[in-house]
Amino acid sequence: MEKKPYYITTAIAYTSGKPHIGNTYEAVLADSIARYKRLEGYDVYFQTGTDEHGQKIEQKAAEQNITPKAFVDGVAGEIRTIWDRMNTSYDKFIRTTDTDHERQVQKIFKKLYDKGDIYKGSYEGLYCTPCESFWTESQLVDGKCPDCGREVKPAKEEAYFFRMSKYADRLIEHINTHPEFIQPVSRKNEMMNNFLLPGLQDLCVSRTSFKWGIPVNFDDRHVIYVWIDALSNYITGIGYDADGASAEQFGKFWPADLHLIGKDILRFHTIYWPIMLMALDVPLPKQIFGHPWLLRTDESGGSVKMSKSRGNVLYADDLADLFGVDAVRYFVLHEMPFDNDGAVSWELMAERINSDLANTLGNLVNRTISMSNKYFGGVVEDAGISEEVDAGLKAVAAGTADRVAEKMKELRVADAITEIFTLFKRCNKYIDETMPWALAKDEAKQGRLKTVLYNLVEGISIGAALLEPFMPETTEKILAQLHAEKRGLSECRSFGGYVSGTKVTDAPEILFARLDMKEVQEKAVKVAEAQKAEAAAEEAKGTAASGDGAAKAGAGTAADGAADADSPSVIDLAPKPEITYDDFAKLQFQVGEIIACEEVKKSKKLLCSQVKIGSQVKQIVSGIKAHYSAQEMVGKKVMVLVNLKPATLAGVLSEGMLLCAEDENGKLALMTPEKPMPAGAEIC
RNA sequence: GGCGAAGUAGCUCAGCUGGCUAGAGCACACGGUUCAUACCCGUGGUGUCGAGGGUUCAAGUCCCCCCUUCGCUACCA
Repeated sequence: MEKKPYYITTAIAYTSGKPHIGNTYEAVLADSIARYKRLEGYDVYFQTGTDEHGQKIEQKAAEQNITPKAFVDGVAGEIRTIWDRMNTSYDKFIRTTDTDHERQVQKIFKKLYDKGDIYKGSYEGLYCTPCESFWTESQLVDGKCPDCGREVKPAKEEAYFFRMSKYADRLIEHINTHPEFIQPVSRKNEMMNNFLLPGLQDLCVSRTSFKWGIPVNFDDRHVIYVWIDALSNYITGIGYDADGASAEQFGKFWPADLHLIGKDILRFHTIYWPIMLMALDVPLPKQIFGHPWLLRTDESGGSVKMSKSRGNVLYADDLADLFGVDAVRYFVLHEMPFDNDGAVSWELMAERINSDLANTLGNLVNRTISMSNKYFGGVVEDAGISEEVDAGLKAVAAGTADRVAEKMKELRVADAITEIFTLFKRCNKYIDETMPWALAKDEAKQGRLKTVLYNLVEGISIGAALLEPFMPETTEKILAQLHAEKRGLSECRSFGGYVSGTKVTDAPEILFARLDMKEVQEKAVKVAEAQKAEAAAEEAKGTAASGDGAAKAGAGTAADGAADADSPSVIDLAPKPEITYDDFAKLQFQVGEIIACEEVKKSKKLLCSQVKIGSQVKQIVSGIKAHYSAQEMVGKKVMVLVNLKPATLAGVLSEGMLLCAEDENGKLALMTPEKPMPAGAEIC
């Protein structure tokens, strides 16, 4: 019988830096599903890879004085090394710099262009620079950017756009009729309510502001922006051809069964990607699962994102060095909730490893083998002397495979693992119920003792076999120690598959050593210090990252989280068009003194200040609540853009703008005169 | 502000269409056991099921309102 195909993908990791354990989690999770599906008899194709274009990478490479290609070769290699170390069994590691991918992306772009779904933007005067967005006349609100309310300007940068709205209704219909399409379901509402139902805007799909990307082959001033480039990997990787000459493999594996991605990029995968496919007349993937994030616990027990400057980034290889690869896999797979963010720390890991892996599992295998050796020279045979107590163990052992299958059907990997460990616990209990050491003292009970040990070895064998998708090395180690044969899922559904009379190893190896919490903590401190030092060194060296919004939004791939770690000492912005002195002279800047300030109740970010400028007082609303309290604002002398057209924000009138500097993390600092100045002094 | 999710044992969470004394894992305490990696087995919670109302013979489970947290989104003049 022909095996049924199963195609699973991860997001491709952005090659701006080394991925942390949260990013690695995605690859491991996908791997466990892929391995399980193989066990179920599917012909699995598991694809992962790297997203390697974009301005951010262009800049990073420039800082290191190497070509972008050399830069991404390095990082992609590093990522692949980590994936390999974690034993991810991918069938293909695609890179967006692969020539066949690049060629197909160009073809796809051209095809969409020829079809009229991509068009060259010609919206003169309607570009909002801060939002990096183009708008149609009808989209404007009071003639201003509907996003931010600012003036829109003539666009110097032409760009290509994707007609999203054309397919919106079809997509809404599809989502409504395929409840399994977006997982978890709570995310479906977010996509519907925030994007689809209010109406989709056309998407900008090319850039001229940087060069490191796939050129538009009929207009080489443009490079193809991340969406079409990165998302296409799912089809180019299995041989899609835009001209209809797709490889056989594509016909076999597409549509994908599962796109496994981080919850942060769900929007791109559940809206833009399906629409792209519709435009290409390609079927949609069956399911998209936006998994939660693995966060870091902080000192107070709360959860925070990882960042190098905090010294709290956890890397898979550091963790694997201390705990071992399977322990790390176990932790991320077992501890991550299905739809909530999970937390990880050195201590939490050590706790789980001690209680689950060392105590429950490791010790079970060890004590069982020891007894076999002690009582029967290592030979395990079923003497056929059963008692009633055996039924409990057998029922759990033979039923575990089905329970695991049930959980895996819903991608509840953590619960599936729990089922397997329930079996191991049952084995431990069985030892207490039967008390082999007591049987050993009774000459007449030798047969019974043999059967008891056989049952134990068989129970462990079944558990070990089922554990393979999650902890492949451990499965191998256990089976090797028991000299048990590999078995398929169906052979896990009946009790008694272990070959009677087999001799187990006489030198049981410790599977997972118990960890000393103090040592773990010391190691954690060391790693944190090394990281902080490294972060400081990089800052001193002036290793800058880009503050470019394009890279931020664009990538949205797994490695993104690592990006906010860097603290550049300089920031480069995309240059705006040159202006004349007359343009400048239109702006009136003055020193303003804040004489009163209060929070705007109905908003999260806004403060409303009364600003004294000369003899008049203006009311100005600013989005700086996260950076300044209302009290500390009072008394400050700040730089004010005075002649800005008044606007209403959150229902409050604002008659100007307080100027701030902003770093790449969005941190704000008010501009204040360096020497005392009277309120109203002109800034020119 | 809009949409959504969640608030259950010290911690992490299960509890579907309402129904017997509200559960699991971890941690902790005590008891048992000794084959084993000071391990395993057993026992132990008076938890106001966020607050307050309501429907019902019966509510953690349905309705209303409030509080808190979180996610997405808008507001960053």
